[in-house]
This record gives sequence, structure tokens and C-alpha cells, in this order.
Amino acid sequence: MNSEEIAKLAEVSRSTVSRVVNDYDNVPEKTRIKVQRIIDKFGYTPNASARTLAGKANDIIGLFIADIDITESSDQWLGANSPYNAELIAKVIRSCKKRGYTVLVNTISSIEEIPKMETFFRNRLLYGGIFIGFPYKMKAIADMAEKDFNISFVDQFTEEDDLFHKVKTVNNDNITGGYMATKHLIDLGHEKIAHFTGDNRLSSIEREKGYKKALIEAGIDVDPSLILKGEYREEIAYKKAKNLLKKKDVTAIFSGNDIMALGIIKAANDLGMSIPNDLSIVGFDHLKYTNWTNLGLTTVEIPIDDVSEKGVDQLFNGKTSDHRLSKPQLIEKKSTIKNKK
Amino acid sequence: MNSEEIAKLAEVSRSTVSRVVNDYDNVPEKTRIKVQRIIDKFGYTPNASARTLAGKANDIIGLFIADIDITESSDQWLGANSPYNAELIAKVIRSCKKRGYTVLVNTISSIEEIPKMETFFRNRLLYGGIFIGFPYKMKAIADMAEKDFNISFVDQFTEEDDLFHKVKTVNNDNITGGYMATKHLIDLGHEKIAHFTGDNRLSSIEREKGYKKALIEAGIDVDPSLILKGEYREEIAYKKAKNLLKKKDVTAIFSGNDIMALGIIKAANDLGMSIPNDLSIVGFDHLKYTNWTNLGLTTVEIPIDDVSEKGVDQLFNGKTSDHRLSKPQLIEKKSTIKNKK
DNA sequence: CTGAAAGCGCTTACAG
DNA sequence: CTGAAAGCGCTTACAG
Repeated sequence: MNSEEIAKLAEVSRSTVSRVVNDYDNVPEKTRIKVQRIIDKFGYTPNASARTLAGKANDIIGLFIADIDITESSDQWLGANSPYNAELIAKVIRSCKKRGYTVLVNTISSIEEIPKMETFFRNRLLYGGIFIGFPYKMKAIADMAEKDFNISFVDQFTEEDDLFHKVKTVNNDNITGGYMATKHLIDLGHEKIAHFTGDNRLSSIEREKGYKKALIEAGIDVDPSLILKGEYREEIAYKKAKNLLKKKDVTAIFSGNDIMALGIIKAANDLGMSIPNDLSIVGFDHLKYTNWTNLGLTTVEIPIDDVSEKGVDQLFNGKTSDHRLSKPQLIEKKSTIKNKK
Repeated sequence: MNSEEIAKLAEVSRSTVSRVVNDYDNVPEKTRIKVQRIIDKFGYTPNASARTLAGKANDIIGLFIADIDITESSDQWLGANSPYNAELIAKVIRSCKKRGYTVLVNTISSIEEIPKMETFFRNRLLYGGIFIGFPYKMKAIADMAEKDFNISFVDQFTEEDDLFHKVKTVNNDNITGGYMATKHLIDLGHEKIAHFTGDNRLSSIEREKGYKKALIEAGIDVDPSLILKGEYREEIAYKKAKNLLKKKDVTAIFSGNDIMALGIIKAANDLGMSIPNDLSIVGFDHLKYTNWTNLGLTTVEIPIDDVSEKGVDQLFNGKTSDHRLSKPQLIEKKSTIKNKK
């Protein structure tokens, strides 16, 4: 069943069928109804490839997720396989589905793959795309951003970047998030607060900024030896935490994400320390799966639904530059306690 | 850059360019190299929509995942959001990527959506599709299966079904899985073994069959009051387990999936029982995320990588009927113990 | 308001 | 082995 057959049955031209399908307004109500009735009766759906070739975009949103080789994240939690990304994919799918769109998921595992993604946009295979998880200030991403494709960049550009005002962005307020986590510990009387950073992504850089901001505001000196690169990975955090806890007298740790927090907790337990009595710890992300641990990790929540919804939503916004901010929230559970020392 | 420009530069016709792109063998080596060189030089990629319209399929695999309204699964763990499906999506993406294909993820939340998926195949938007998580013997799925599309059905058809020999299937050996879980408990001396079933999916039906088989083989009567519908959901299992453990004197439980096992454990803990001393429990799935609980749940592993790889792989197999079986494996941890009663 | 026709960029019989 | 041409099924100026 194609537009020609519909046209014949409705006794109009294919042009008119096309106008009805695309909801153009230069079709009188009477004609529209007549044609629509035939379309419904035969369950006609226009051929997507033909539409695309003729100039329309598909009802498909591309989701582009950075994978291991780029971010140096853990082998275990890479790409679509990380719990954060798994939740994100699900949410993006839901947001798209609401609008009648489906999601094409692409994991990017080497820098060379990025420019290849251009054809998706150039050939209108995608209505738009969402990029997430790429290192900050990466050239290949900047090149992409300059191309005027319909793309939403998540946690990729800040106001300080030249390209910011040329692109669509969704940012978590990670500075505030890092600040909240650290402030919470300071309020509990902690002063020797270590911080495990993530990798080369903006989120990591900003969480660290928030950490420093809170310390400085409270008049506590920032001690570089208490800032450790955890790469957002559980095992790395585990090893470094073990080392740290043996040597330094920290009473609290702000971990850049929940996964590292699990590693840190394991290290503390191995050293005979109990959480929160011997060590207070705050995570970041509020992964749903951490609820399964019975420890009750205090953490800063990132509203993944909100990020996804904003990212999808802004693709439907006509403006070439559009900026949205998601607000983090401190989720107090049981892994932090008043400093007793 | 389109095929015409490439043709001009290579001093051949568009036909020849097309033949080179599609790797046809009626092109002399010399011509092939000449054309390929131009293609590489300008990074030419054929327009996907044009190819599709002209008769080729896209390099896209569709993943069709049953969502809540159909399976009556939990609101919390629905569709792409369930940990099992999240892992699956990631694995399918990886298997496809290896072959140069990307994945279009579709969550199906009502039966009416299923026949609509036909256009994806009819218009060759997809090279093939994988269906997973749908209820057993569902009419809409059977209709789909009869259409000769390139589809892999996971845990959807058994040899007893008429359509089995017309379709491509990947099945977990869930009967054996259920048998292994139950046999393990029997070997530990348990006799009063309850079973929490899933929902209306084949996996649930088969795991229950395996449970019964092990009991019968050991000469233990199957007690219907010890078989409870948990719907694969944590909360339902939690409630029913609480009820069950108050009334019945069971010493062990085989839970149809890991998520229900978490609910059952919570119920047992609420009643002051400790695992495994007061109650042995075996789950099913071996979800990676359950490693985060410190309880060490003994479970039956489903090799999600293997299922995904087989499903993707069989789409590239020319035969219209192709069948693969994935083998489950008992993962012994710390949630089971010898029966002391 | 509406239709005939060109065009999107490929693939593939067909003819040579 | 190779090219000219038809055709895939739409959309969209264009003309009326």
C-alpha cells in the first residue's frame, strides 16, 4: 500500500495524500477527512526511506554514548553497560516514545567514529541526536558541534566555551552537587575530607570545583594529597582508598560517583573500619541499583529522567541554541555521621 | 558527495560505483581499486535512505522489548529499565556493533503496537529484529512470526509450537535451570522447598517445570500451596513471602528471578530470619547488580552475552529457521546451606 | 485548493 | 565487463 493507491481510492492526487499525511493546512476539511479515512482503513504508513530521501527526517533520535576507549572508564562498566547509562538509555527511550520517536543507540568506542556519525545527520536518517559522556573539550565533539546539526549535548559545554551559544545543551549543576556533598560533611563537623574525582569529563571537573568551593568557604585548606583520581571506577577507587586510609587520617570522603563509593566502602571494610562510625562517605548519582546494597549510601541525586526529558525536548525546539539545567539533590541516608574526633 | 560525483571522478558510471560499494564480483580488480580510492579519499558513504528505497536493507537491527502493560511486570523495573533488559540492550548493541550494525530500541507497551512494527520490516528500515520478553503464545507475536521477516525470537517458541520450525529462535534452557536450582536445594537436604514463579512468559513456565521435575525425581510431592505467583516482581514476592514464611514451614525457596529473591530476603529479614541459616534461597539470572548486595545470592546464571550474540548472529544466517540454545549455570554463593531440620 | 512533474540518491535488470 | 535507464515511494516547488 503506497501513496498512489491511497490517492486512487480517495480520488485525489498523490500530492494531496502527502499534504494530508503531513498535516499541511492547504487542504479543505472535507478532502482531509476523505483521504484520512482511506489511510486509516488500510493502515497506510508512508515509507520512511522515501520520505527521508525526499527531504523529511525520520522519526528517529540518535543516542551517542561514549564508550571505554575514550573515557578510560572501567572495563566492567563501559558504555551502555554502565548502570548510569543503562538508566539513561531507558529514560531517553521513554521520552522519545512519548513523542512517537524511536531511539537508535550508538556506542562510540574510538575517536575516529565520531566524524562518521555526521552522515546520520546529513542524510536525515535522524531527526536529532543526544551526545553524552564524552571528554571535556574534545576536538571531535567540537567539530560536530559546529556543524549545525540538531544535537543536544549533555554535560559537554559550559558558558565559558566558545561554542556554548551555538549549541543545545543540558547540564547537571555538578558544581552545586559537589558543593552540597562536601558542605554536608562539613556541617557534620568533618574537616579532613578527601575527594575521589572521576575522569576527563566535565562532570568530574565540576564536582571537584564544588568540593573546593565548599572547603574554601568553610575556611578549610584544600589539601591536594586528599584529592585522588578514581576515574569513576570501582577498582581504582578501592585501591587508592586502601592506600589513603592507611596513611592519612581522613574522617570523611566525597566520592565523585556511587560506583567509586562502593569501592571505597569495600576498602574501608577491609581495613576494619565501619561506615559511618569510622568514616563518613557521600556518593554521587543516586543509582537505583545502589538501593540493593543494605548500606544506605548518602549521595547526590542526578535526576536522570529530567536530563533525558530535557535533552529530547530541546531537539524539538526550533532555536539552534537552547540551554537547560538539571538540579542535583542531596539524598541523606546512613553513610554519614557527626565527626567525633 | 553522492555516487554521481564519485563516478565522475573515477571516470566510470554510477552503476560501477554501486557495484564497488556493494562488493559485487563482476568488477575487475583494477577498476575496483580505482573507484575505491576515490571513495576513500572523499569519505563517501552511500545515502542509507536511497539504498533502502532501491531495495537494500539498512544496517540497523531492531530490538523489540516487551514493556509493562503486556507482561504485568513491575512498574519499577519495566521494559528497558529492568536490570535484565538493561544488560541485554548493552550486549545486543555490542554484538551488532561488531558487525557494523546499530540498534534501534523499541519498547512495546501495548499489544496494538506490535502489528505496527511490521512496517519496519516491510520497508526494510531494519535488516532484522530481535523480540524479547513477550508473553507465551501471544497472538500478535504469532502473527508477526508468520510473516517471514528476519526476526530472532528469544524465549518465545518451543519445539511444541506449530510455528517453531518456521522461525529463528534463541532459548535459554530454563527447564534445566529450574531443575538445577531445585536439585541444588534437594542435595542440601531440603524437602520443603517453595517456588516463586514469574509471569506469563515462557521462561517462568519452564523454570517451574524444572522445579517440579527435580522434586518428582527426588520423590518429593509437589505441594501446590508452595508455588506462588511472584510476577517476577520484588514487591509482590516480598508480600507473598512474608505471608508464606509466617504460615508454612519451608526451609528453602527457589525464586524465579533475582529480583524476587531480593524481596523474599527482605521479607525473611523482617520476620527475624537470617539467610542462609533459617532459610536457603536460590535466585535466577545472576544479575550483575546483585553483586552489590553483600549477601552473596546463589543463583542460576543466564549468559546474557551468549543469548544476545546468538540472537544477532542468527539474523545473518540465511536459513529461515534457525535454533540456538543457551545453557544456564548454577552459581553457588552464600545464600544456601545444609538443611538442619 | 490541487495536480503533473521533477527530484531525492541509490540499485538492478537489461542490452551490448 | 559496463553504462543508460527505469524504478523505489515519497515531497515540493510550480502552474493553474
